[in-house]
Amino acid sequence: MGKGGATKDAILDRAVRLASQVGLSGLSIGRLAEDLHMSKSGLFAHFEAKETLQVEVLERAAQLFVEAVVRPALAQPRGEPRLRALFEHWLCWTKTARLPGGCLFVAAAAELDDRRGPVRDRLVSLQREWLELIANVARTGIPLGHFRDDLDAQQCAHDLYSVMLGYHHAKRLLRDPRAEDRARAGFESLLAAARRRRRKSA
Amino acid sequence: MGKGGATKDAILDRAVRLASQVGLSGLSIGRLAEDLHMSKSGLFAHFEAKETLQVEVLERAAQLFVEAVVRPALAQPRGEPRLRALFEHWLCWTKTARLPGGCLFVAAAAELDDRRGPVRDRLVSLQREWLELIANVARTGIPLGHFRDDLDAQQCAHDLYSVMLGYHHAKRLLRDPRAEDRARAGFESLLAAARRRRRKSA
DNA sequence: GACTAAAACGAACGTTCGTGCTTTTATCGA
DNA sequence: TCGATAAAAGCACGAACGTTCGTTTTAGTC
Repeated sequence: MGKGGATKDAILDRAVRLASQVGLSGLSIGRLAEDLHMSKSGLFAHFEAKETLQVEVLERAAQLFVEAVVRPALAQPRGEPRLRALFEHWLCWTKTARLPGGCLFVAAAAELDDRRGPVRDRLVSLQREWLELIANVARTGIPLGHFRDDLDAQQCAHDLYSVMLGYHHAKRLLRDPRAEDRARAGFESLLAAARRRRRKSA
Repeated sequence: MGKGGATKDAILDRAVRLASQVGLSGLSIGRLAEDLHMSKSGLFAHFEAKETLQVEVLERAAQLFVEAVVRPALAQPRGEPRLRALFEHWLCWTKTARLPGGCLFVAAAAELDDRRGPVRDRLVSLQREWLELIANVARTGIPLGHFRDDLDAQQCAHDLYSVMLGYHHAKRLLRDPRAEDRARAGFESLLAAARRRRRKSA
């Protein structure tokens, strides 16, 4: 990697952190350049447009997420332990990845949810992949006897995501010191429901 | 209400809808004035600063929310029916209030979660009030025998909020046609857990 | 119809935004 | 060491931002 690549790397690194605080559209090239002691034009030359920068920021964030959450979880035994590891690492991934503004994806989801274009498209596909991964981990727990036979793995993934969204809201907006406990309680309820055989069907 | 009041009313009406799409900081006075066929300055004169406009938008949104969700729920019998009504009206409140960009509070929560100032402060207090109201409705169900004695009403409110955040994410970002079903399933699990006596304590 | 106060306007302020051009500086193989 | 090439800077652009100003239109009262 030449000097240009290294600079671009540094730019994206800073950009991810900045975007976690101010969002993808709040992310401004001028501010970013200032933070890095660069000129706007010198920084801009690494991207053909701001939209490209935004997409690459998402890409980089996904990379960090895989490293901080997915990889260590895959090192755990399949089924419940792996799902639990996913949850635990997910809980502290903004700490691991040093994102001062909380989860970038949550911020991006809120601001892109009714825009259109490549940035939104990329975010959606990333989120779908992530939900599918969770569902797969859950599904794997069924033949292992960790979870009941008729578990709806996609619903399970969705519910886990909901727990995390609630955690993020309580922690970052409300500054609730019990946020983590609340999330853990939610996760345990989820697990309990996933284990319990023959629940009432609607 | 004089003419000025009526105009301000129209401004806020439009502002709430616009903010639901572009967020509170994406809300621009120029754009808003254009939409209303007004001059920027004429519109601006109704507020002493943009921040004031933002706070008043929150205030108006809260008003709409009470009308669309809280009031009709309070018309239902206490306990579970009322909690259920809360949930059902919450599910479709963006439709009721004609917010084209989804829940304004969700958008605002994401963009204000690490800013500071009066806008954030107001949002936080509104959210706390809302969570407290949910918790109260849940708590009322205990002596009525709808819910178990040791139900943690605050956790219950938090969990319900999580379900709604998950719904919003699935519906608006992922455009998941099963979003509503997922939310309902989550809510029913919540109710089931709230009813069940003597769950394992951690 | 004249006087007043409220309401809306049009123009401009200084910034910041994203994005192009042109020029300078740094890097590296021959 | 030199020349080719890549990277960063400098400068400027048009547009949009929130905000302020002085003026004009409108509404209401005598």
